[in-house]
Amino acid sequence: MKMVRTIKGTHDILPAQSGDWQDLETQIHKTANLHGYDEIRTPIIEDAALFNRGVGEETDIVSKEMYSWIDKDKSTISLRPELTAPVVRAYVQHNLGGQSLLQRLYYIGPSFRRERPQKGRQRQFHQFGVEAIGSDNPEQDAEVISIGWNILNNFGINELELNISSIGSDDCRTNYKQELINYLKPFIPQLSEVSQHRLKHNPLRILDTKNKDEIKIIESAPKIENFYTKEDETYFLTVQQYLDDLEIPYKINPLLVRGLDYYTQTTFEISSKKIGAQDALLGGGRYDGLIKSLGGKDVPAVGFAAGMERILIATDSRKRTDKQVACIYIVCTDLSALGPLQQIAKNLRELDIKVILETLRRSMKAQMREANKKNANYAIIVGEQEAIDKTVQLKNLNEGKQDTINQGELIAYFKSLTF
RNA sequence: GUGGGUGUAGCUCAGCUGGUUAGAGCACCUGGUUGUGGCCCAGGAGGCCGUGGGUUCAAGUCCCAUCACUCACCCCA
Repeated sequence: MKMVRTIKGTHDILPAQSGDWQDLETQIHKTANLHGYDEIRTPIIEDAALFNRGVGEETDIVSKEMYSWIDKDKSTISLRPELTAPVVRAYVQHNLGGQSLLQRLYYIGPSFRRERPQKGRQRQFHQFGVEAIGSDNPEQDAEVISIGWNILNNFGINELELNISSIGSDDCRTNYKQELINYLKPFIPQLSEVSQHRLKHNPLRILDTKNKDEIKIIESAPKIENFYTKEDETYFLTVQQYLDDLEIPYKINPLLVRGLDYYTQTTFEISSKKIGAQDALLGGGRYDGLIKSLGGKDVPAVGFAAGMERILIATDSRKRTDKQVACIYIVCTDLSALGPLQQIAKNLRELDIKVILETLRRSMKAQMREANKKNANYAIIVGEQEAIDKTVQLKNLNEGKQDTINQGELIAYFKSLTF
């Protein structure tokens, strides 16, 4: 019989790793809450139209990476490739804007994209992110950026680099796009096939090219900052001012172009040099037009998404602060004592003490080895004699000392004890 | 979609120019005398050497195919 295994690009998170995940999740919940953000959870499957309209048909994500299928009722369903569109959908659907002018939301969960897997890239991967929906002021951008920065920083990732840019207002971008196209037209024969296609559909993306010849051409292309309106410029400078106030270091990178259609004004990305080619840990920006385009009111918003697998890769060498929980292993070689020991185990657990009770009926030596392997602080040992006497041998496994205690006195003993 | 690398025990790997019953470390199990862990010692279990075909007296080792994993490109978290 052939073994069934995880499908390409998906991974099990095994017990040896799940503690790291829990730590990261704890850090996310904590930092987001400290900034006044509340969690939102949305379905993993959505109407495909949400992403076609929200993320954009021309993006790689939707045009070639999205898992979609036609359901039994002929509707087209997609596994979500990202969470901003779903969160906005929920905001619009439940009219969250009606409850308060500003919604500060965060999320954690899996996303799906059908790509060739490599280091830091999977077909099922986990993202967390925040979305601040309602404010069009630069302090909101700075707040969102700082949450991302703080989570990564608090989690102990070194060599973080924050790049920021602004792609300006709609007017600015329209003018700039036209100028860029005019500039690039004479170079069309020298452009790659992909870039030629982009020239028609999404010329800004050409700025992000990795092709050496194209990089040279781009170097003397018109710069977007020359097309900012007065307001765009002030806005971007104010975001920078607040980042300075928050003591968050950043680099201005005008070539930072994000591959999703919905961004406006501020865009940003945090990366780490430590993790291979896929070095973006977190990316986001302002998306003032998205809510309206998904059927809501004309509400401004800003947010980011971060890749949890990549963060964990970047923290590989991190020292986990092992919060050793109190643990007792119950060693029993006399079945007649098992009933009373069940009772004792239950009572100890009610004191928030981790209790593991042998269920393999192994030899005493094997059970003691197991207790050691589980890092138990104490072993409660009951053999033939103790079963008769209604006592236990209580062994402190750190010190190696052992005492006889009446079964009836055990709970009181542990109540008075601090681990 | 395109290109490179790698497939030997649960894990990390060794196996020279093809030559007997395929090895190590870690992990696992059992012991080291009366019912007690860690350290140490002894023993044990565990591999159709990714799969299929070919060359050969002989293939883990050479050739071909195939699959899987992995890294990178594109793009993204």
